Amino acid sequence: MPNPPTIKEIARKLNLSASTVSRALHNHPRIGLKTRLQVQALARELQYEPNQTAIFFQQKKTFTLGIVLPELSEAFFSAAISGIEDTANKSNYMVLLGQSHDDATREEKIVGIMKNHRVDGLLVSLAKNTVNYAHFEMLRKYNIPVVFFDRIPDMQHIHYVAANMESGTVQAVALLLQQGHRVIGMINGPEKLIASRQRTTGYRTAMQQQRLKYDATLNLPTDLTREGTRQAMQQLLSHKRKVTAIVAFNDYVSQDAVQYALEQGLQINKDICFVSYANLPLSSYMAFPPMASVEQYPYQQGQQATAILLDILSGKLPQDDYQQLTIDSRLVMAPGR
Amino acid sequence: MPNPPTIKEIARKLNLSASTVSRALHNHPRIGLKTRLQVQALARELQYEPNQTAIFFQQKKTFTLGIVLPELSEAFFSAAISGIEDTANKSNYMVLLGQSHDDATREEKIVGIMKNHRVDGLLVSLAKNTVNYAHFEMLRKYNIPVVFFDRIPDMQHIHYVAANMESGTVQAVALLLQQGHRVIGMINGPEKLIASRQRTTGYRTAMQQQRLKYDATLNLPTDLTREGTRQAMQQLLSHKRKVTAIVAFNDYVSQDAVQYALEQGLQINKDICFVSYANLPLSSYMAFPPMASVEQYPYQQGQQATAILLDILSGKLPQDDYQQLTIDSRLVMAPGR
DNA sequence: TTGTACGCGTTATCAG
DNA sequence: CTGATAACGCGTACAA
Repeated sequence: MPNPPTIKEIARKLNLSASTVSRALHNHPRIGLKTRLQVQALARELQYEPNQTAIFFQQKKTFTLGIVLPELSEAFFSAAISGIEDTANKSNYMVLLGQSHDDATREEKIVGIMKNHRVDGLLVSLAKNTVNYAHFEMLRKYNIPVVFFDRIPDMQHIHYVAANMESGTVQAVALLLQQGHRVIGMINGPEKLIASRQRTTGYRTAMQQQRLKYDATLNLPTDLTREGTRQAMQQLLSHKRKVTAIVAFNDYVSQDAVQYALEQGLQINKDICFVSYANLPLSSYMAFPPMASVEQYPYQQGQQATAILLDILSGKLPQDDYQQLTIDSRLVMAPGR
Repeated sequence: MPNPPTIKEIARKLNLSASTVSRALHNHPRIGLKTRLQVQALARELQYEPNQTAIFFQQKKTFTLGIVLPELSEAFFSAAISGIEDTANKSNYMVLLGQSHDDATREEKIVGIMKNHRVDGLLVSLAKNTVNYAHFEMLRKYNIPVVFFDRIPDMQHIHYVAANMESGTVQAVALLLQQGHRVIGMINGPEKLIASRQRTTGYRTAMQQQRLKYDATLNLPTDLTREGTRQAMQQLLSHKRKVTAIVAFNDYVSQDAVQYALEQGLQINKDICFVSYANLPLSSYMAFPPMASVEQYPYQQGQQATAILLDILSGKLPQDDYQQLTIDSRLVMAPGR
């Protein structure tokens, strides 16, 4: 009998019924003190552990959350998952992982498998090229709640947590203005992304706050490829007004932009300054870290998204009371070198 | 009936027995063609999906692997987990995640929970301060196989995959010698770590291959803290022989060492060269990337460890045929800037 | 070719 | 206070 002991086994050895044992182990009030102690003693002796798979099955609940995200090797997501895990663990939930590697097909498959594994809920950050949301709609039928975070779909009735890029952008541009920059370029993302539009809004707002005119030709949408960045840089550097500072869409874009500037013989932080949005750990090992960076609080996003999901699962929050939570991004200065 | 359809339901609607339906769905050979098609048609129509939790329970198998590792925000581990996931997914296994955050207590708890969740097997990379292995020994009783990777325990009868630091170290030192360096410092780790001893052996070997004398005073063990690194640097820079190159234990150590050198007014790659072992993505955004880096193949380690575990689970490999696999590390040149 | 019966481990309901 | 029984969904040995 290398098989783990069961409740039945204990019952048999004690000439009790399985139900009594079960109750005794749960400290059910109306169980005789001595039977209870007896049972618990034997349980300890046999090193009894309840068979979770049986419980999951019986309770139709697995205490497992499915996490679907693009890439753990992106620092943003590995931070986010820690927030998720920590929050989930506190409520005795475990975490089932699936990386989409930014592939919509793979994402779809993962969601399907997780549904079959009967995860209690899902936390999702979309793959870049996900355009079809059928696999998420489908989950409603199975009563599996989903909370999206960071990369959220363009849908109405969903729960989500995401960073609001506007606040950080306002602060970023304001900082540059305060430092005397007047012609500020922005390498932005695709216009269909909310995050791009928020950056634009932030940019305008900061300018207006200083009663300065917003110049749309300085705010360039790109496809976020390296080539796109280089073209944008070329355009900005040959702008009729002399651009002295640049807000880059993210750290990867920033790196490419910096490199282009260097190739053009510009001196970073002298001829031209960069501000970016944090993806990479903004630490001492970056060659030319942006002078400041807009923090998006991945750990907190993970935490909050999980908290919402857990509230739904515990019934504290009705499924259809859609939580749409926005975390204000914030400008953080680079530590001096 | 928002409840998902079951095999019984299909049976009832078709006036069949549940077992027939079950068999039909599995394409059991001796089921009438037309019943089979009938069943499969209705199953599709009802969007039947087998209840995995029931299957898990019944088969005593969850098709889930538990992953216990210190920190996903370390690039090494996020790469490793991709190897794990990809390999696991190919065999229809899912991945249950637990980060120990380098805390032995937490590691222990995670292992316990995963055992209760009846994971089929475990992939583990130890927390730094794990000294007690009882929670792993315990798993034998439950017949849950464990494969360790990278940070492996000092135990006899275990499966593991780990990088061998010797090969890469030989190559690193050989490179430096070839470039004319004669006095090479090594900032090593605690002597009780296998990985430190392998570095020492590699260093000696490379020297001997060139018929050069190995000078132990150039190979300094440290505790891998920043302060430890700085002390080692101080010692090396004031060595009676002039140190012109340094092999650092890892990228974090390397960063600290470089910083110290800069503070001393040295020029990197001119007065002094660095070679390191890859933790950080060796890309263009490092300020002073080592000129070369010893690659430890995290993705492959994850792959191989998972492959071994799956072989054990499928019975291809006997539990007690202990696989102890070593992946040779290899020197990789830094891309030109 | 199909049906019956059973078991997996646990909890809940109902009875005593 | 405790026991018997059913139920969760599925697969499978045994019957027919």
